Amino acid sequence: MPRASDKAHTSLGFLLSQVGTYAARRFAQRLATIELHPPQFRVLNVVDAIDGQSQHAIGEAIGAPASRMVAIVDELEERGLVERRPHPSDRRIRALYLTPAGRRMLARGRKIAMEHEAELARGMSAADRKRLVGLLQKFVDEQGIGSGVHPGLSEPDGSKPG
Amino acid sequence: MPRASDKAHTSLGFLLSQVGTYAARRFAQRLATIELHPPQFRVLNVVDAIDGQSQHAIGEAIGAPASRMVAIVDELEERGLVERRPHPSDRRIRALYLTPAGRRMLARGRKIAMEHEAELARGMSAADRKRLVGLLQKFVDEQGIGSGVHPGLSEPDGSKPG
DNA sequence: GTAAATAATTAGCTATAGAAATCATTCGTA
DNA sequence: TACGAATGATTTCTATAGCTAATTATTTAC
Repeated sequence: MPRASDKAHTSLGFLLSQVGTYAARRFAQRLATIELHPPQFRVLNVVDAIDGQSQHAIGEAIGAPASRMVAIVDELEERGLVERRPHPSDRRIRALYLTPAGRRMLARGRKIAMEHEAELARGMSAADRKRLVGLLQKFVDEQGIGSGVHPGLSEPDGSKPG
Repeated sequence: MPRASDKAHTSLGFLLSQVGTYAARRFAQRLATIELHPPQFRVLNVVDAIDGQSQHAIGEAIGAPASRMVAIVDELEERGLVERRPHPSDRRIRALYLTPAGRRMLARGRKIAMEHEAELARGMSAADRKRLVGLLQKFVDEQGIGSGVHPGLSEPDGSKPG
């Protein structure tokens, strides 16, 4: 019973998709232990970085449409991790703030991210890790997957050529 | 309006997820020009490699559960790209074969995969490309994302730590 | 010859995403 | 200052994609 993945894939596209999907999935699994979805974790991070921002701004930062933000923030708020407060000068805006519980949850998430990071670097020399990061960063620059774009929201499909 | 992606991410996890998702998405976009979904393309490839196989076997090869296979093959068959034939000795099995049209479609898909590959390698020296592929392959080995596992089907979410 | 396993299929459920419509509010500008 | 355009949050609707479980037919094991 042959598998597509049995071929020695020298294909960059295949490897990147395969490895990237794996990394994303592992991280989501890990985050699930504290009942956090990756988008929720991202929201906590962004709110922590600058609080008092509108949902819209945060959605832009993490690449989620405003309509998605509602449900994400709803749950975070229900769990007492963030607060929606009225914006002092613009009554349309729901400014988001971390609660103390939110800050604690974020800290736990970051610990998990570090563990994840360690797992991914497992068996890799520091030099190789650095090389890999460098190459990936160059790739990001070259392909223009930088700030303005948010390429990592959902795959249309876990596609791996070849 | 700061973006999560504005930080200089030295995080391997973030980079891998980001880049992998980008690669997968781009490839899906390209394939869409010939109205093929990545799983369909994978099926064509596997059927081409060994024809007469059961849907189940092919599903294993590409990491799709049997129930998913039905719809995938349904469409390929409706479009005249593959044929379901009775297996000579096992009447439970629907053996799959490429039609001439299927072979032509596969060729077009492979051309697209090559273009995709070229795009990803754009601006990268041959040496860097080789280095990157080598590092990713080592990663795959080390993390055990090889044959038996099929990690790249669907992300629970496009997760990117940090 | 009966029970367990296997192949294909169907049905039901969940999660995600995105588009569009709605409502309130603010901003630009004449 | 009034009016139209733009913006923020929300709701609703649609589509997709995947999984699990149940179903049916057939084969294999004992």
